[in-house]
Amino acid sequence: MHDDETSTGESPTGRRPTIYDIAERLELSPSTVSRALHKPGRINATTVEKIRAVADELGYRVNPMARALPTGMSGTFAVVLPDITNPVHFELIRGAEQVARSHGATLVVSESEGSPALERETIETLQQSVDGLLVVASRLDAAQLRKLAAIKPIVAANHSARDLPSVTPDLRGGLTAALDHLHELGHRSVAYLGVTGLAINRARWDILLDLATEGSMSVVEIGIEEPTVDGGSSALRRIRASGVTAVLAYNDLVAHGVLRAARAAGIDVPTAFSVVGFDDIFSAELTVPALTTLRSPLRDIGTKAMALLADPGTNRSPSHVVLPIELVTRESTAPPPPR
Amino acid sequence: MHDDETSTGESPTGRRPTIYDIAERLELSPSTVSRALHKPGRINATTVEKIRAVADELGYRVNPMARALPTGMSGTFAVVLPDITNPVHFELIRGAEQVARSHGATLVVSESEGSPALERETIETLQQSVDGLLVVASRLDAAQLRKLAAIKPIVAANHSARDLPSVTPDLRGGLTAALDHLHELGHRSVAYLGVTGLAINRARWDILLDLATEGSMSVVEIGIEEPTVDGGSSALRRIRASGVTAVLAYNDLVAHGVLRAARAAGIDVPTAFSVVGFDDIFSAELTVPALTTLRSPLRDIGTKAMALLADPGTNRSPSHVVLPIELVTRESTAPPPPR
DNA sequence: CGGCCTCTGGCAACCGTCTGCCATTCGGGG
DNA sequence: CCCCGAATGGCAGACGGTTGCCAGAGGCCG
Repeated sequence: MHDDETSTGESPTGRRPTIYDIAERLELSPSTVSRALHKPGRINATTVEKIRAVADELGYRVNPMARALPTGMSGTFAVVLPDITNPVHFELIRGAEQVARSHGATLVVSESEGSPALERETIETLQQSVDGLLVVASRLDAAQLRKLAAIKPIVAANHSARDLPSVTPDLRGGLTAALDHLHELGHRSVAYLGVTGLAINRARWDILLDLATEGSMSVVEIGIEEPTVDGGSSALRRIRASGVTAVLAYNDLVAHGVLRAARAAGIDVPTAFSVVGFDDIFSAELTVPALTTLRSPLRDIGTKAMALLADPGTNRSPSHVVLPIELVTRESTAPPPPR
Repeated sequence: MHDDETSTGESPTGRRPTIYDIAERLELSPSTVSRALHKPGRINATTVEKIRAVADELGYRVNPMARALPTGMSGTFAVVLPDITNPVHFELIRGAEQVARSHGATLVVSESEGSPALERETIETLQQSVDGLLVVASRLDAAQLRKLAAIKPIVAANHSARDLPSVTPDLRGGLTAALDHLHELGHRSVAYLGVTGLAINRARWDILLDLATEGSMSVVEIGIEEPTVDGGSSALRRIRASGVTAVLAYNDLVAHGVLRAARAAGIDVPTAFSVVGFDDIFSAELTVPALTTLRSPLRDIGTKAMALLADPGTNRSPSHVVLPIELVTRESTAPPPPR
């Protein structure tokens, strides 16, 4: 059994080396080591060189906890979202993670399970150990978020909050594109499948109401309980009863549900009615028919939001970044049946 | 503008209260406050009561960083995985997150992008601020992991590692069920769509080789680059050329890719050949045909693995938990074409 | 009534790093 | 040759909690 030491040799003990170990070895003071490692220019170049060498040899890593105490900076950011497994959030998290990493920071992910109380509790706890929070699709109202943001910076992602910096998709633009697309195909009445009681949902519905009164498209809302596949399936009867020729779903999961229920009932989409999804999750192109959907720039939302959080932010006033939504036309939309 | 203070009133300043603030208010020493909050029984009950009250009033939260310094316990666990956006990992993360939360701990999620070097770097950095690591589908070899585990506990999830506690699905059982299912349908030759150069992949292939020599099923491997939809699509030509009547995909994404490519080429599945996926991600039942797949107990893997990490672990020897895999039969498998 | 144990609470050191301020050295300009 | 400033390094206190040890107050027992 030979000595399989790696390049960054580590101490035999389980204890990680500290700046004291380095200082002792070089007969320097810990403060010098600290500065050598993090204050470029402050310490003589050759000394820095030696310190670096020993640090490498010992496999030294700064202890983020110990550093966080005096500086108040932990090098950690948190993402708080209602549902981790929602595919919508995948890309957002990944975008955020990559930006965080590029800033040398780590990412904490926490789920609030859609409960406002738990969300608040989570945020308050996390604030102690984090430099900033990314709050996705918050269930908290603007006033509460604003108060929480007094402690540590908060950026709202995928939902707008008046006094907070936010990164949101251009709902109005997206919905306009969807409605235009349907109108061109010949549709004149659309049902919106919304999740009752969600703030984001209200925003969308308001925009749709706006657009409907402006244009020549009639719009009705069909409320569902949960933004899930099953939620979508449950709406089929009401869709058929409403007499609309097209459906705009709260998200792709819901649209999937509609597709599934229709298929089970022997109803052909898009012959009988058209379906437009929302988000363009990866499975949208895999269904039959492939889903026409509004592609939310989720990855970019994560990226921009984290950038807002991690960068000092030159301007003081909360910035509201709005990212474009793109209509992806696939097979689930077609002209309405003749009547 | 009225004073909209919440129940847990917070200090007007942005600074969070400390045990010193509580102590001062009650003319006690900080140590008493510390003990009152975390050492049940140590401090007089009525005193504890008063301290609790003030703590609530001030909205006190313990600072995990400060606590971590003397104790070495941060109340944080990390999950390190190659690809955050892989849907396979999300249920696992969620399971882990829930267990962590139930232990009052937070979860850090970090992506290694499939690079062994980056994975190692990530683990070493994280070890400074974490009580333990959950390493998912590691690209590191057993020896390296063992060494890293000397610093902070590591549990291997979804892949086995000799000297480390691990939680893995029962590959052999699952693959046997899949092969039996295909055999019953009449298939005698199967292609395995594996990702070349992945340790987990080797394990599966070895088992398949075993099973093939035992039974009356011939097996060939078709290598793909990436475990993605596109990776699966790219294999269609080779599948056709190989003459097999059934395909076992590395995961559901790959299976989706095969389905998509077949559909694009006008080839009907399962008439022309059968497809079996792996993992049962949520979209597996949404495709046409709906995917027959081996359901990995991902949620449970996350749960058990985190439990192993968070609980003291009564027994010293590394425990290896093996969870059953279930075959979910849908529409993508059928008898082979007559010949 | 004295000794001892239990119950409570305080003191102070420590965890690892950062940083304001001071001390020393050295070089250059006047 | 003196003065001053730049360069470099050290001292010590601070960050917020934890904990070993000690001390005073009672209560109990013999």
